Amino acid sequence: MTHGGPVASVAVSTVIFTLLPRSDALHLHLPVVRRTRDPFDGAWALPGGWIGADEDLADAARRTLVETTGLRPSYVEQLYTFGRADRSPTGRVVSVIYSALVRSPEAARVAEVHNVRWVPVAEASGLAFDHDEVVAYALWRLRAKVGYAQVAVHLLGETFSLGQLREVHEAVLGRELDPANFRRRVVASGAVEATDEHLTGGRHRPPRLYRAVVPEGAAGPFETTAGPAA
Amino acid sequence: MTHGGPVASVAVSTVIFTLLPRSDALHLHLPVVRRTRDPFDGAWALPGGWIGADEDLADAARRTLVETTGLRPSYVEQLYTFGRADRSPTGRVVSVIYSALVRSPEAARVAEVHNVRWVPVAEASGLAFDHDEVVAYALWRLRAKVGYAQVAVHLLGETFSLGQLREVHEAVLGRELDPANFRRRVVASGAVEATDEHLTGGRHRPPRLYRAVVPEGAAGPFETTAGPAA
DNA sequence: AGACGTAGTTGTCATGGCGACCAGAAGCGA
DNA sequence: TCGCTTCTGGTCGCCATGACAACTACGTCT
Repeated sequence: MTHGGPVASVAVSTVIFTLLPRSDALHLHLPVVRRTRDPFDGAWALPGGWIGADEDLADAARRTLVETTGLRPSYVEQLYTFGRADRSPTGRVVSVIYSALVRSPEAARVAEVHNVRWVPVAEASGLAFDHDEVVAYALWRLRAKVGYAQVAVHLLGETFSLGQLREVHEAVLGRELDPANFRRRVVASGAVEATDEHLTGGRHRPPRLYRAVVPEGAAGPFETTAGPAA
Repeated sequence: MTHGGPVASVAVSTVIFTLLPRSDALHLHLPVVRRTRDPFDGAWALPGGWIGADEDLADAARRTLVETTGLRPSYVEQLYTFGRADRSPTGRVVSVIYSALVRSPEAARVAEVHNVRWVPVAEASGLAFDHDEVVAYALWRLRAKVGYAQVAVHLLGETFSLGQLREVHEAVLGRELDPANFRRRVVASGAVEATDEHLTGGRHRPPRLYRAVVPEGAAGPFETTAGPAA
């Protein structure tokens, strides 16, 4: 009946999305890490690691992210927990998967780190463990969430034009959006507020800059949003 | 860096919803179990237990559910994983929470079990650990999900009238729905298909019986739906 | 048997969100 | 100055949804 006692190792892994320019437009990318030991030695996998003895799960996700890739995400959210008994040949492992977003400038830092590679989401396959499925699920959920929650702002800076925000949505959804309709939808939702600033230096009419509105009483009580990198 | 090794006990707990008549209409209830040891000895808590060494997480949820309440759910879905380091005074515990639905006839079996009590969701408070929050989150998610997925059918039998299905939705959402509009929405969604049968024996016009349509390519790849109780 | 009450079912209409598309505004570069 | 591009606001039509009226079909009551 009652089992009790430590029976499993608990690990966290994170699917991190960011936007990187590719050919003409921005595309969603995620970092993968080359494994340096069994199982799946040499294969690419999601960054992650074991939880510390006195460490919260989300903290462990952030820490392992920094250790393996150097990235500090602007948004972290729990995705799913995997616990199939046969997941790993080296003993019982329960993996808590997190989903995260990083801003593009932060993403550039990874270039210096060895054994880490950015891959476009469309080409992310052949990963270790069941990470292919995990990525597919995280992507599905991000696309769904972008429709009703303002998660996209975590891929941008403090202020942004609605054109930039639209670019982000287009990259996440993988299709183009009508600028006029997008503007109406976003403004009406109250998720952004206009500033008095305009973005100058562009080649055409300078767009007004907007700022994200704090969500207030959000949906799920357990979403964790990290502050910007210190 | 690498910690490794078993550092945590992994438990599962389940929020189970069912419909029970209360005063005039159906109301959402959930079972709580009286704890018989520390921590929180004597307090009411969600049913759960430790995972087995070779047991999948969802299987552990079903097993502990049977052991503590005798219930076999018709629908099981992973909800969230809690892992705050200070959750339990007796050592590091990571709790994977599941959400489940049971049909009303099955729910009646619990009456025979000691130390288990049905409480209306509106009165579920003062539970052990952080279970109050867990229940609130599960309820929020069930209400959200009933809007876009046909989870409500898992609270009914093989066939049902649209009036019965509407009652379920009303009980979950806590408000009345227009019968005509509800019918159109559900039929148009393709989530149910009409049978040739009609429900006789009622006091009024016999309603047509419907059957739930299998969801086919569902949303999340990791939703687990249990078969009906054997 | 016939009237009546109630839930099931169909129909109508107004509203609002959203996509397609048009048009003016505003800056830069040639 | 002209032309190009993007920003920004406007119009139109479609469709989903909610409010509500009306009809149907059965059990029940007299």
